[in-house]
Amino acid sequence: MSKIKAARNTTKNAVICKNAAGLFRKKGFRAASMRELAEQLGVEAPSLYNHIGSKSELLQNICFNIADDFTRHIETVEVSSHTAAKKIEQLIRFHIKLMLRSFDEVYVSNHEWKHLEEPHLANFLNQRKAYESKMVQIVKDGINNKEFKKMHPQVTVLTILSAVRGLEFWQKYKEQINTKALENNIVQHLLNGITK
Amino acid sequence: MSKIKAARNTTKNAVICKNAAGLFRKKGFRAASMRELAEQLGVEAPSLYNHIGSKSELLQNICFNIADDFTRHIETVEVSSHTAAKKIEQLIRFHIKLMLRSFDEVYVSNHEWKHLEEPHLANFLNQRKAYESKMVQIVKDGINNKEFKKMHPQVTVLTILSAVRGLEFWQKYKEQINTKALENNIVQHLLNGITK
DNA sequence: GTCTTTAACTAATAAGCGTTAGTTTTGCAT
DNA sequence: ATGCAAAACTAACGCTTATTAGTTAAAGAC
Repeated sequence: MSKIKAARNTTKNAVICKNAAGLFRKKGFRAASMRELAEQLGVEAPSLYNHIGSKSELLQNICFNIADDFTRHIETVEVSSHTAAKKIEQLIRFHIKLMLRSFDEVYVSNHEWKHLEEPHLANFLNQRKAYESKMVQIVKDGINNKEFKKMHPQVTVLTILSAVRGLEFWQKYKEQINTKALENNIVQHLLNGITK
Repeated sequence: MSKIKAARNTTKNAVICKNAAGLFRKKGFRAASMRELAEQLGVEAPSLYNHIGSKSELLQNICFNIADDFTRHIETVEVSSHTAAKKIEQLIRFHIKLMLRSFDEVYVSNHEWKHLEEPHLANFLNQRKAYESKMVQIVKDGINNKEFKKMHPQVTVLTILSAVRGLEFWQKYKEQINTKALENNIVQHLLNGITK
């Protein structure tokens, strides 16, 4: 019937991925059907297979695109010459920025990676683990510097990541609150707390 | 063949629920099958229906048991005469305690509520919203008291909830770190920050 | 030991899933 | 206009799903 529309410099695969991210976020990967995805695009389900390999592959693309973004970012941060606090701040801000820019994709990457198939599942978890290790190292440096209080670095890192990964709520504040103010509030909170 | 074993003072329905929580956590609600659940219990799938109403009902029981626990807790906290900081501290500690005590159930309640059917979905979200509103009120009081810094109360509450709801990681630290130390680290972090 | 209830079983249903095969339509290049 | 490639279509397959019906086995009461 109709055709999948792709803007210039955008493959149709990318258009399908983008829509899949939205559907996977709303319904969850397993509950989202290819027929429903096709309907969103004004097409019959089998037509999708002219442009993609499989449903699993869509999830892989979404998860690894996001994971790679985070990996690239922390690799530039860790070699920079900022203080530990500034580094952590940059990581937090990047999480919020990416979540605001690519909400569906980041959400799916954070919540639906469980449905990746091997060996991609193992790769994804390794990539996440590497990210967390780098972040733990930054926190350890901060403690040694006396920038940070004495604390359990692993728990601290997971607390921060847990906080910024659960961002789904904040989507609705996008227009209500200035984005920069949102970011500042969270950074301030996770670095300096809320008590006076 | 064999029978579902229920200890005294435990219904078989409760045994199935407990096992369902574990399975739903590991696989996700949609990916978890009744056949697999039955197998865990050493029984054929249709036998489960002598004790439960439906798969959806299992999810409802899990989600609302947990939601009710949180609702009851915040209702005792909000009328107590503690400082705002102490109240928030108690809420955070309760989240961690419940997560450590009923990991599967809390995890499922936090991650799989999306698959509740109406009208339960709406009820669940209303209950969560009520919880968040009460917590926002506590933070607002704390700001007015000058206990807390000036900040956006809603964003602050969602940051805290996001942090404590993502607790899945910490399960593995159960034996590695003292539970009280884990709690203290997180409370300290979310109230007072990490910088010196 | 018989009766009754509880809870297991087997067999089957209807629906939905991802995906493939084979065919037709569309749209661009010549 | 003609031909070719891209991408749509319809039909169908094989599988899994939650759940129901009907029946048999087990367990407790008297």
